Order: sequence, then structure tokens, then C-alpha cells
Amino acid sequence: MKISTRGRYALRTMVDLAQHSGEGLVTLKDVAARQDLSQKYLEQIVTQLSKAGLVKGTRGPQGGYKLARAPKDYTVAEILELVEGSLAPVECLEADTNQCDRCSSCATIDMWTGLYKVVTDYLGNITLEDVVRRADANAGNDYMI
Amino acid sequence: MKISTRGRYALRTMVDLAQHSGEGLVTLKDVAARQDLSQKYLEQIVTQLSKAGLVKGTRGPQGGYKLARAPKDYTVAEILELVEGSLAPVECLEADTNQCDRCSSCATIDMWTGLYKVVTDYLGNITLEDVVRRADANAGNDYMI
DNA sequence: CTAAAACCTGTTGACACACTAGGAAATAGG
DNA sequence: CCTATTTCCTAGTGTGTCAACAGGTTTTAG
Repeated sequence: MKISTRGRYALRTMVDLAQHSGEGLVTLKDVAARQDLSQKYLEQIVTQLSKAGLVKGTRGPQGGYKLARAPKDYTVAEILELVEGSLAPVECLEADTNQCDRCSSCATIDMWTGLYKVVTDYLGNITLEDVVRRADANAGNDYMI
Repeated sequence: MKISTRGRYALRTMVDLAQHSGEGLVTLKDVAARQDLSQKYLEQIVTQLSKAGLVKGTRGPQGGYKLARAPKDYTVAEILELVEGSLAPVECLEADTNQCDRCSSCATIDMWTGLYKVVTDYLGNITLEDVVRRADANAGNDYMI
């Protein structure tokens, strides 16, 4: 029941891009340094974000990435769902996949469906802007007693 | 973000024990046959349930397992939490574990905390009895057109 | 005494995760 | 045009966990 590093890194990168959107394009080198992540590993994850159209990449010197939309127009759910594959707690619930043959008499399928809904409802109502706002608020904690 | 087979099997076993509680002790051989699971693998999982006091085992011929309490006195959350280790979406939130040193300025910790709460609230309010009731209702589906 | 069951310990194969490695293609600045 | 910088692409690798198997020991009803 864990979110993988892949999902967490993607989210942190998106937050980082939002926070530094005023400074033009952001390089992965900078993101990796600020977030203390492997740049090479980040490349793979961000490429996925780029192919899906969540971020826009520009090659060459002075190149880098930027968000494709405003932070308020991303939900955490869509970011995680993209890189994690699916937020479904069991495979039976995945859209494309075949459901198992015991679904018709399954004792637990309704419970999993409910859990899936609870998770997607929650994460689908948190925007990237919400996370950034909270990040800015928490940044002050370092100076609190 | 998946529940492992370990958690799902544990739950199915608990449901099976509840459903056959009227027939005295239930052997793992029967559970494995009914649920189509590896008996040896089940043994490991059920031993864990037994050590934690969720089920009561009796050795020897005519032996087997039974629930330690009434089905309504188990929540799905406690069963899954036991065998899965934790339902926390990130390690930082686990009770015993050390939280990471960036928690004080973490952008996403509040979001993960909220997700954890949503999940445990949902699963903590579903009892084993609820699942069994639903299972009995769904069992009729095989005969529906 | 025997067989059936829970209990215990170790091993294994497969697979995904979290990276590492080494480039190729594009492009701004000189 | 040349070079450095950056994204983009493909492949490999070590580690660990999951899921299951294997082979017992202990308990106990009949």
C-alpha cells in the first residue's frame, strides 16, 4: 500500500517546477540538486510526464522544463496515476485489465471499489497549487522555535 | 499503491472462517481448497493472524482455526495493517519508523497524512461482518441472469 | 500407535524497483 | 561552423520483496 519513489519524485518535481516557474525554464540538474535526487533517474520520470503533456521540455542550452498548465489545473491524482500506473488497490479494478472470474461472487470487490473511490476522491480534489501553497507555508518551519 | 496477495488472502481467510464458524474448527486444507490458494503459503499468513490473536488455532486431528471474536468486532483495517505491515502511503508516516529529516519543510507530508487518514477511516469502519454480509449477497449473483 | 492437523525454519524463482551507463539529437551562444 | 548544454532514448544491473515451495517438528483425537 505504498506510493513508490517514482510517484513521490514526480510530485516533488512538479512542485519544484511550479515554485520556480517565474525564472523561465528549469533544468533537471537544478531540480535534482534542490530535491537531492538522481538526475538520471529523474530524466526517466520527467520524460514520462513530458510525453503525457504534463510538462513541456525544451532542448539545448538555456533549455529545461516548465509546466504545461497552471498549477491549479493539475490534480495530485492525475500525476500519481500517470507514473504509478494506477491507484487501484487491486488489479481487478483497473480499467484496461481483465477482471478476475470470481468477481461475480467476490466478497471483497465492493470494499476495494469503495477504497479506490475514497482515494481518488481525496487525491482528485487536491491540486498542485494546494501542495505548493502548503509547501510555502511549511518552508517557514525551519525558522520556528 | 497495491494491496499484496498476503493482505487479500488474509482477508479471504477471515471471511471464510466467519462463514464456516457454525461447523466447528476450520482446517487450512479446506480454506485453501475453497479459496483456491496454496495451503503452505496460507499457513504462513494464518500463523501471523494466530500469533496476533486474531484467530485461534488447535492442533491435532479435528483441529483447525476459528475466529477469536465475533465478525463484527474485526475491522478490515486491523486485519490488513497486521499482515501488510502498515497502510501508510509513505514510510515517513509509520509509527515506529524514523521520519525523514526534511519533514519540517516537506511540501507533501500533509497530503500523505490526509491520504492515510482517509484510508484508515474508510477501512476502519468496515467490519468483517460487513464483508461477510456482502459476500452472502453477492453469492446469489451466480444464479442471476 | 497412527494419522491429522497446526506450527516452525529455510530456500527459491521471478519480478519490480531504483537506479546507473552511455550515448543521440537538438539548439543557444560564440 | 563549433562547442557546450540540455533534453531525449535505450539498455543494463544490483537489490530486495513477494509468493510460493519444501521438509520437517509438535500436538492430539481416535
